[in-house]
Amino acid sequence: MAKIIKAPRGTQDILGSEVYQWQFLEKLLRETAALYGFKEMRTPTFEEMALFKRSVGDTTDVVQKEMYQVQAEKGQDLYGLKPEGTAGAVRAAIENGLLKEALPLKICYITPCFRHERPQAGRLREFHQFGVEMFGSQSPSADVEVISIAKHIFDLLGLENITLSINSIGCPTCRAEYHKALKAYFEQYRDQLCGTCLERLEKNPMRILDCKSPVCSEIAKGAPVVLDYLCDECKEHFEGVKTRLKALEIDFEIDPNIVRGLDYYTKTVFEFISNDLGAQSTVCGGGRYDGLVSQMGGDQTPALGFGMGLERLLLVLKEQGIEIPAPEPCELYIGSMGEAANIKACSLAHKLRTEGFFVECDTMNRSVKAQMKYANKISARFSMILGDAELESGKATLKDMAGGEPREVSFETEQLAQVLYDANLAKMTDELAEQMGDTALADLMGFKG
RNA sequence: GUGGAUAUAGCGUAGCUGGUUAACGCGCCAGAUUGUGGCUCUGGAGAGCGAGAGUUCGAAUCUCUCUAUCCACCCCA
Repeated sequence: MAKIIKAPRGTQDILGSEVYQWQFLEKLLRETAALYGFKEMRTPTFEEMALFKRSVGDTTDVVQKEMYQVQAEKGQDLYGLKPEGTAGAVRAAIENGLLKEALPLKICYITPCFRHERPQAGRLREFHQFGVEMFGSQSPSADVEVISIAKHIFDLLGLENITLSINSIGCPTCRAEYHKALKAYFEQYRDQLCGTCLERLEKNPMRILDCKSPVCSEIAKGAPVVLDYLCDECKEHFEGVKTRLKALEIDFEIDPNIVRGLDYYTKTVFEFISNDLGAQSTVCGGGRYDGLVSQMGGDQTPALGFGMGLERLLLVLKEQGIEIPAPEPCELYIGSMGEAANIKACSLAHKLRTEGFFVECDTMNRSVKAQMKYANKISARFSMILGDAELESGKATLKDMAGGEPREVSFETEQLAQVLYDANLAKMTDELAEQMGDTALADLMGFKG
């Protein structure tokens, strides 16, 4: 036996037993975004490294130590597998002239992302992000529109205990002031800070606020707060965001310690956090990046967006016991005995499938008993066995696997199709009744009649 | 990159202080009167115990190395 090759570390096979959850989620995501006018965009899985260096940031951990780099041919520029979705989206928007059209431009995407990190609960090397990006508006109403999409999605899924934290990290001018103040503050504790924080002190003092080490976080408590250093414009913008969030009745808390690790963020930054997730508790994170488009070579265009981790979302759903409806099982299993009957069964199945029914027939050459067992295992709604007798009479016994009365049917396609159709109708009515309650359904029927 | 835990059939587990053909549940296959599932019963296939080395008369059980997985740091969705 040849050695079995395993999936790369930190990657996952999404199998039949769970793909339907992904499909359900992806559909809900796209449809919800569409309600807000966000159109899906698909961009390449890999881009030039330079793109990520310029957008995400040359000094960020993500670019510096977590990227998968690929070299197609010797001497060519390096490519990188996308570690997040914004960079590619911004590039595509500029390259295709989308920002010259009527603004705002609203786009969304579902994409795999790659980061070479140590895998952990809620953290994979290949993971999937749903993201939205909105270009052209500097109004706080854009911030709130984007935030409300995420909130809307959580509500639709029935998730609880997802808290929204927001902060403003200001524009480049007020942030410069803040950096100065922060640096001055932390300088006093130079000898107590951890090694990484000492580096941060030079490169990006804001990151010290995020440090989990007990000493640093204790020191950070007394540090100056960004919000006190915002310029008038940024302050006003932040106020605008807050009042609008309140108007939409979206609960939030202000967390001055939210510092996104991607360089492009400005002004509003936010996170949706779930405590059902373990250490990686952010389900959705995003913010404004007013400088990014011009930095990437486009016209100065304010913009913002968020990324949402799909596997984390699925984890929270699971943790909260929220079940995604499983797909409908097979409607009819057509068993057969003997060559002639098998051929008939196959052609019958084929015809019914072209009519849109989910039908299965025997392809394993098994005994009738085994075929019935199989029909039961796949939760087929009806089953029917074809043999010489049936071929001769043109009739077969249609068995209701759930225990209803078996009945004799001609296996002409139309008749079978009619039976399956009726069964579906009956089932839908039942489900509707269950959903609405008997009285409501009675009312509806009464109203119709 | 750092730390801790774990690693036994397809899946989930048992295997006490080392001792004959590694056990159980689920799943899979086949039977319980001939062409019909679900419940029950019976039988069967399937791992040589993550990989490699060592200690020992003898190791899934002890030691070492490696690898992988999980969790945490870090980072972030």
